[in-house]
Amino acid sequence: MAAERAPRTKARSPLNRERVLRAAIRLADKSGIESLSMRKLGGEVGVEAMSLYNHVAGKEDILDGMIELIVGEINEAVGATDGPPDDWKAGMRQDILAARRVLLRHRWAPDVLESRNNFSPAVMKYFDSLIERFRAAGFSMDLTHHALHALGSRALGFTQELYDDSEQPDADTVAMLQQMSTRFPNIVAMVAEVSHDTDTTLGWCDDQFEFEFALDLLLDGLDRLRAAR
Amino acid sequence: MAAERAPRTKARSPLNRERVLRAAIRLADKSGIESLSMRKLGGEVGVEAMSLYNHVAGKEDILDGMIELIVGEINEAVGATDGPPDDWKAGMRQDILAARRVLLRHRWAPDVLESRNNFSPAVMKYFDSLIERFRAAGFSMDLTHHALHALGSRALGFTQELYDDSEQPDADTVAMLQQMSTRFPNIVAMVAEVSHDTDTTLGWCDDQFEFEFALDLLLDGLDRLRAAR
DNA sequence: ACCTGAACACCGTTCAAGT
DNA sequence: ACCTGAACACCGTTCAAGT
Repeated sequence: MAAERAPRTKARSPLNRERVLRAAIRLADKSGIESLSMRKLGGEVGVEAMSLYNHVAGKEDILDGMIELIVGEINEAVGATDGPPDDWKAGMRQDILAARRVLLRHRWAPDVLESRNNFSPAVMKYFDSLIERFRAAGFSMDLTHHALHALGSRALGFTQELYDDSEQPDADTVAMLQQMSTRFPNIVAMVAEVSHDTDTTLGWCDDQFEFEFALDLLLDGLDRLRAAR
Repeated sequence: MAAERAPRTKARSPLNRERVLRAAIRLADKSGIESLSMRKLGGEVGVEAMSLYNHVAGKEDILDGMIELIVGEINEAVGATDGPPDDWKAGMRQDILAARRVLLRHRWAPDVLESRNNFSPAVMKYFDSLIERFRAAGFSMDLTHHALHALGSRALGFTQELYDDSEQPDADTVAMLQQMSTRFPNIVAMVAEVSHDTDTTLGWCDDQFEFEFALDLLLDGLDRLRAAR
């Protein structure tokens, strides 16, 4: 009643867990997960590093919280796309690719997901829905369980690649590779034949195509096992 | 000629790159990769941390060198098992499972492998042989390339699991999981039906079985694509 | 040629002290 | 209730100094 003057437009909302986590995600999106430190994160929200401990338990808690928010995003994206359930493969494919699109906006998330055991509600909900899908399609519990292991991180929309196009090999590596041409003729032949553009050393793999290729390979195989009872 | 007295049995061989890397592997095998620091590694070989820089370029170089030695082990194990090449699936399966047995003795190796681009000679040789196998079995270059992506880290004998049985969930996590039973009925049902032993929470997955299940799923699928030309 | 001690620029986290 | 400064116990790495 008294002092109506804009309590909504406070110059800066007070610090809380959510704001800390949002800032952590912003920082990781921008500079990579390796440059996410308590001191830098404190700077991002305008506070000393030690003050963060008033809102989160520690760095592990921050990483867990970041994942929780990202997978929350995934769950929303997945929930939005429930088409006709007549084709289980098409439906699951659609969901997994939707999850992938979210993760492509947060390149650090796969690394963090793989570095910890994921028992957060959001991740549990995602897998619970996935199991439900398999069951509805006629998969036995055993086969559903094997299917989840076979899909692995692909169930969440990502694969941890052994070779990363994004970071270019340094000069030493390039020189070594050229020297090795005679020792590894099959690799050289494959790169030569498969690479499309003029860039000869790396960046010649279409990650999205390869992801879908392997995903379809697995879904087709699983469907065959399902049909075989 | 002079002083025949045992120059072979020197009390301690002088430090060199190989001894540093062997010590690093020993330390990682024993205590995990996260406790491999320059100072501890120096202690392991009886020298201050700073002296290590006389033999290796830095920590990244040490990690690369460790991988090089481990994959060298894999190449030996794989080379030993060349049976009849009439069945490409059986041969490749045998090789990949041999690689897996080496990695199971060095549990830190998968993490390190995934954390860097692997252009070391040993890794190149491994993949060169794998490509050769695919080609000999009649795979096109394109399909070989897709096959390598589809196998991913499984080609080297490991998968990065999203859930790790080895580290037990803490009390908080267990409590939370029990609370969640009603929210995630499908997960609860799957765990209940699939778990064999009395241990209800975790450790109920047979990693080796799941690895072989997914490997066979992929190899069967690839064989079908090969036969379809 | 190899090793050392001190130092630098970072970490995550604890704690007593402020308001 | 929230924030701070100093401190602790660690990192990887550089550098001048020793032998």
